[in-house]
Amino acid sequence: MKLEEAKEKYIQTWGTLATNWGINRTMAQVHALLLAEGRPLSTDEVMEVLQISRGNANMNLRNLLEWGIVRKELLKGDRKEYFLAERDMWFLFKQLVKERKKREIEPVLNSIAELKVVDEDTEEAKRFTDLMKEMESVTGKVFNIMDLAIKSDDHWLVGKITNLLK
Amino acid sequence: MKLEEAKEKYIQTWGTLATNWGINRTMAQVHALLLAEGRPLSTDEVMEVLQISRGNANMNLRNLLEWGIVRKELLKGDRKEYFLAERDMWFLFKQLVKERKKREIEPVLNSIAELKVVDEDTEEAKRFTDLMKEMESVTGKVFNIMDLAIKSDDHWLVGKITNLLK
DNA sequence: TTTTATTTTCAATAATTTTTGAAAGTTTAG
DNA sequence: CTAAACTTTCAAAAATTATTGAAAATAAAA
Repeated sequence: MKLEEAKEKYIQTWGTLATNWGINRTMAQVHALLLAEGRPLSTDEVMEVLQISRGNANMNLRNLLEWGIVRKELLKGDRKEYFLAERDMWFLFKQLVKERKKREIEPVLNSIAELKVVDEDTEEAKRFTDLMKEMESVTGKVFNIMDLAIKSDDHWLVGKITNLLK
Repeated sequence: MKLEEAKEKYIQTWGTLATNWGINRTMAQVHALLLAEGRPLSTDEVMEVLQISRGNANMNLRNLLEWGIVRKELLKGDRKEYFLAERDMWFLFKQLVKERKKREIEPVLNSIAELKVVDEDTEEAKRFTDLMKEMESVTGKVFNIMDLAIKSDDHWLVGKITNLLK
């Protein structure tokens, strides 16, 4: 396969996969484009290549910055902002874990904390409370593991676990 | 908080959280309802409590069966199908990991496999291929860990990792 | 078999999410 | 300061996804 073909396919595929992932298609395409190009692109270039509006490009670039997987680059002698995707895959992995922990795990822990305090002394109430407690325990462990994965240097944790596999 | 209030809050909260999760709101609510009740419910009961249509209830119950986190229960002397949520939180966790691996990780590995074969001998092509290879390696490791988590008995893996935390 | 109960399908509709594009806002240069 | 370059916002429109409800299909009972 030729490089240009592969890049294009990568951008398209990523956009499609992103939907199974709960991520917006265009955001994934912008990220894939920046990653495939490997050089800082301006909003105009992103708009041009992906054929999207300025508002859309701006919005998704902001979002990628928020996810911490794209950074702003200022080229001297140019007033435009340029954007560059973080190319270190371990870094990318850690950022994704970090964001998903924040968006998917933390809110669950917060809401369970409220729900486990049922003050009724019936068999059914006890079963419900126990369920919430078990859920909290499992979620808490997942939280800790994600936290460790994020905070440990490089891919230490994954290395450790990979060793368990042998 | 009273039990009925907690149940209702749980169902609502779960539905809301599910959207950050890439899961349909009603599906999460149906699951929460079955889990909170802890007894087999018929399609009609689900429709009644959540105020949703028959088609919707049917569709989401099918989906939960596919995810393997709800099972069908047949009550003797009754032609209706009843549905019961799996109450073991470790089992639930493993099923969720299993499905997300299938939906989010496997397709990524498949598409990278196609993309890493760029037959062009330029600096840029090499950078792209290297990127794909690194991506494949990271994703592959994540795949293996998820696989181990799914296949290991009970919460062996999580226990092991939790020990690393101490 | 026919009847009745139950489940599934699916086209139409509704709700939600994403995208557009132009106007407003901001920053830098002169 | 003013003008030009650039970025952000946001209401309206488009696209996508979820829901309804009634008809079709299926399964069990009579």
